[in-house]
Amino acid sequence: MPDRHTLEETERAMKDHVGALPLDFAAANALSNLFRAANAVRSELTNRVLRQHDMTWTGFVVLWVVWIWDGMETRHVAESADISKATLTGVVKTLEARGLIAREGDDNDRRLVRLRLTPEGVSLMEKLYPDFNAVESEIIGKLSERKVSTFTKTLRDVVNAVEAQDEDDDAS
Amino acid sequence: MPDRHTLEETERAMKDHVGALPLDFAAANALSNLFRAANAVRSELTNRVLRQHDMTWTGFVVLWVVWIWDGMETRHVAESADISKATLTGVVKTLEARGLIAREGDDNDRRLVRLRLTPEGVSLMEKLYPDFNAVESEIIGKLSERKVSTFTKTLRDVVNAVEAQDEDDDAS
DNA sequence: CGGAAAATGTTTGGTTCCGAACGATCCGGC
DNA sequence: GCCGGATCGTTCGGAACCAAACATTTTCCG
Repeated sequence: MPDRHTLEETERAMKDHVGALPLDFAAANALSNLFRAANAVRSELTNRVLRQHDMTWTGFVVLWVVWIWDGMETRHVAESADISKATLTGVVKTLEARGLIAREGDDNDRRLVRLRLTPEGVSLMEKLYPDFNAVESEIIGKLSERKVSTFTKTLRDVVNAVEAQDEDDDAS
Repeated sequence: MPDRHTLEETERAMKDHVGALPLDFAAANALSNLFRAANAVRSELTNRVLRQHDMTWTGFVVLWVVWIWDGMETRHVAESADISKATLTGVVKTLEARGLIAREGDDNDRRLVRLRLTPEGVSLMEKLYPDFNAVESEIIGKLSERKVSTFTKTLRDVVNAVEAQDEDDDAS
């Protein structure tokens, strides 16, 4: 157990602090577990797979995106990796210094920068990704196929709920 | 859609790169959506609730834990907030400088440091948390009660799967 | 008692992280 | 052509993030 208190204890302690206000405890509990799960999986994969290759989580994600979509423009890489353009600039600088990735200008539109893996980057990913996916499979494999499907669908529902809300904000 | 490619396109592109190796695509997809959902919810809550109070995600989480469990020792706060002790030291320094939290030594064991909210910290949380929970409720509220329950349970399963794996590693 | 081992929070060094401001480039209408 | 607005990647400043090394304090055991 990651925390030292049961759900019931936490719920009681919360009620003591917020008083009579109506709270959606189920929502808080669901999202709390969402973050806990994401953190747990992320550190498991970092410690068991990425660390041996001196690779950070974000560095790996960026490498993976560029591996799959060779020559992708930076802003799309940032979007796919779920990080800001500013963060990507720094991460690419790190990966470039290690000889794993290369920046490449676009002649038609000179504002653009395209990213490609170097041969070293490719061979690292060919070695690294199967290990990475094996651990992913090990973690998820304890759930039934049906549960995985439902789980994935609900996660997408959550993403869609957030994005729909953002669009409402834009319109108002 | 956060990325520019469909699941099918991505799957095909992956297979082109990993070749004949057997991959657990369902696991990769499930976990990819886990991170996407966690990131989406986190930035939504940060932008819509925390930003107005100039509060970071981690700062809020630490404040919340200490609010609920007054006088908790730092290592337990770090564990509950899912951050390292080193990170907590820095975050507490920031919150302390803003007069929201206070550090307090323990006379019985002088290695320990206990954390408490200042009156300003308490009044901030009393104002902030209901707003925070309202947005949480808005996001999760689009799912049926039954779905939320299943979802939460599966998230816990994932956490347990990771922790069980860690214990196996310890034993070996 | 006394000294080795364990536990606690902090410091150090280096990366990630983001919003905002910025220069460079492209596109639109005139 | 040309200039005002949009778009692109980078820079800047400040915070978060962690592993490893560290100093301090406590505990354990002979």
